[in-house]
Amino acid sequence: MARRKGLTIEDVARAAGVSIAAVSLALNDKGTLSQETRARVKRVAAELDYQADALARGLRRSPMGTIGLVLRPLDAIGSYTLNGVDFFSRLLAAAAVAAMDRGIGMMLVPNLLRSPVPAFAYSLDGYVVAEPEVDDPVVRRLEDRDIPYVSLGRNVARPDSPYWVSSDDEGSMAAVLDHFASAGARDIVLVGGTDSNGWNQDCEAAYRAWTAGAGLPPRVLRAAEGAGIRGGRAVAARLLRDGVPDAVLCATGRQAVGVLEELREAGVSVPGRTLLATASDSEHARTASPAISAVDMHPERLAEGAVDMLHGLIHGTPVAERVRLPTSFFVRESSSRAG
Amino acid sequence: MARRKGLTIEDVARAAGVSIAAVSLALNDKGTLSQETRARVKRVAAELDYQADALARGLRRSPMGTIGLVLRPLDAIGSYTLNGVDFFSRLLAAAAVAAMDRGIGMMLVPNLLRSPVPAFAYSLDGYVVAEPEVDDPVVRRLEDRDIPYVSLGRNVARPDSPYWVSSDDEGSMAAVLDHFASAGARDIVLVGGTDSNGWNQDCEAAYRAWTAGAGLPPRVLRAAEGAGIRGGRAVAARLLRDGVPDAVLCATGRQAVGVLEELREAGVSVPGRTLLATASDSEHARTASPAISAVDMHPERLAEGAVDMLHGLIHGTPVAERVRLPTSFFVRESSSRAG
DNA sequence: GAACGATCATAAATCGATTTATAACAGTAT
DNA sequence: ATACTGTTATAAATCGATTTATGATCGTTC
Repeated sequence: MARRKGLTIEDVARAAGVSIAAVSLALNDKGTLSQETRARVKRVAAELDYQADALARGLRRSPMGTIGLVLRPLDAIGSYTLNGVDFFSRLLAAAAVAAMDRGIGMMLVPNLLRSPVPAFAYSLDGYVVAEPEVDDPVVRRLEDRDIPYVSLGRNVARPDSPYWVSSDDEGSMAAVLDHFASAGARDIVLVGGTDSNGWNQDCEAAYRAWTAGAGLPPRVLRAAEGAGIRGGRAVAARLLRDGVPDAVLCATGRQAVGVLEELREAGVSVPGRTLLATASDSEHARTASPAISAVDMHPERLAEGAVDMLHGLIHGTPVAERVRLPTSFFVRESSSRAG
Repeated sequence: MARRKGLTIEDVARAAGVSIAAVSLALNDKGTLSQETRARVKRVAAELDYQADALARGLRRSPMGTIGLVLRPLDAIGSYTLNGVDFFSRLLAAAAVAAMDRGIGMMLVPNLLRSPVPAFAYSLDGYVVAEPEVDDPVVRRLEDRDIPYVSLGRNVARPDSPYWVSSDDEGSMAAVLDHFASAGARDIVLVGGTDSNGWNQDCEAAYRAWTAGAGLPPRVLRAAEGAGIRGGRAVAARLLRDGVPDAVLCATGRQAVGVLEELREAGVSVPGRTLLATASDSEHARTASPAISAVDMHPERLAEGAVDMLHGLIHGTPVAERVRLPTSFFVRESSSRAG
């Protein structure tokens, strides 16, 4: 690596005719310098366009002005190529933007347990951990290193921690299920994921509560997150054997697409015989034919909420706790009896 | 900030019964240590799960394993809230993922000239600069600091620099214009942006070349990128006065939506009287009614190409130069005469 | 004029690594 | 015993900042 030019504190000190200590104290408004010296140093520094080296500065444990983002579900899948998976790419972009708007940087960091970890990982000011799992080792690692973090999605790794921002999964599920019910569906299947995160847990709990309340029998099937469309097809194949339901609510858009394909190939009409929807909107869902009804969790708002909370935690200012943000349910052709 | 626990090189040295120098040399496979010592130190370090502090290390000018991303068009607009603007959020997410897949971090960095710049900005290993402008001061700043960078979109700030990755704008324009022509359009308007970047330049040049080749008169209007839908409406208002064209090709999806709205309100049928398309696909374009035909520039591929090129530049390995990547044109209702 | 307080600036230690120059040692030749 | 090689480990300088302890200067006061 070529060495960078980099103006150092020494250059400023020389130009201002003071010691490097004076420069540091002046620029950070500390110590007991005279107003005059302080002003002069600041002026000189500004003229030279001096900027303190972030690394040397961080070495003394000043905040780095940068946070990390860990996407646990993608760590689990082992692939970060997000083709057609809207939620995480929207979340990622939104988090970067939210961080930037607050004057801090944001880095996507892969599985903190895989080695080698990216060099920076443990020098960041804090983390947003998306959908941690029960006993999540990444959460443990962050706690070991005393790195502040907030969870995006309920923090099932630390049920007592109040520092999380989540979509209102109960509301989402109720919206979809009410919609199904009002179209006359009685046998409604939930297709969930297998990761032990808050989203899966809360969606299933909400589903069970709703079915119990409606006096309908719950039927839950699961497909691994990583299986994608294939997972949806496998689940649908089982449904074809066990009994075709009136409606299917899939956790992910890709599962929904798989279910759609498998059912249609077997001659089951969607939405004619079976209604279909997904709890997380995606390009897949929107461009499927028929387009699949979906819940938009508004990852942009979630990202902003999480970044705000983390920012507060890092700076020791009071923050909102256990935040649940509303979602939107978009009815599309796959669940419209009229269509 | 509470001080972090952090195992230091000293802890490892003590545990292995050697000096800190020996530890450093062993772990970096440098110097003249015996195989035995080297192995022992490595074993101890692994046992303790030691990881060298990225900052202390960077202080000595080792690569940081992190690159930056600057989105110049958004710097220009002054807002990073990317509502409905697909291209940059997809680019952002894809770049983060591409970087991560190569074991490096990626940070979104705002305008390097605005102060204060994020602390890290000048410590990063390199930059991807999206759509630099003519005489772009950010490019100059990076060069001043000897920070390697590649341009995403032709580097009009440094016409001789071969280090850029761009969409094939000539191909995109030809695809759309041929499509318009085959539907019988003769009076085809181009609506471009006002930023002086490679995309605007190349799109307009391709348009002019194509119209010249086809023996048709060029008609170019412009709307500022920041004006969004409103800018599109303003342009369309002018078209209504000056003469309604057979087809309109807008640079951005938002401009296209604005044109669509204004024309329809004036009673001009789209696609009946006037065909419409945009050179950059977006959610806006897909969900408009009628859906607007659009070019997908595949920001994911562009991001990967740029990250690869930058990675090569940083490590001094040979890289491809002046890369043009193909695009896809999706015909939708807004330009389908049959529909 | 000596002693004392205020006020202001600086020297020097420190953060945790990398890297160079040097030292310690064993083995061989003289 | 001395000198000379290699081989291997370490001491110490360095990166660019922050921060504490110290010191210098000046004006008051007795």
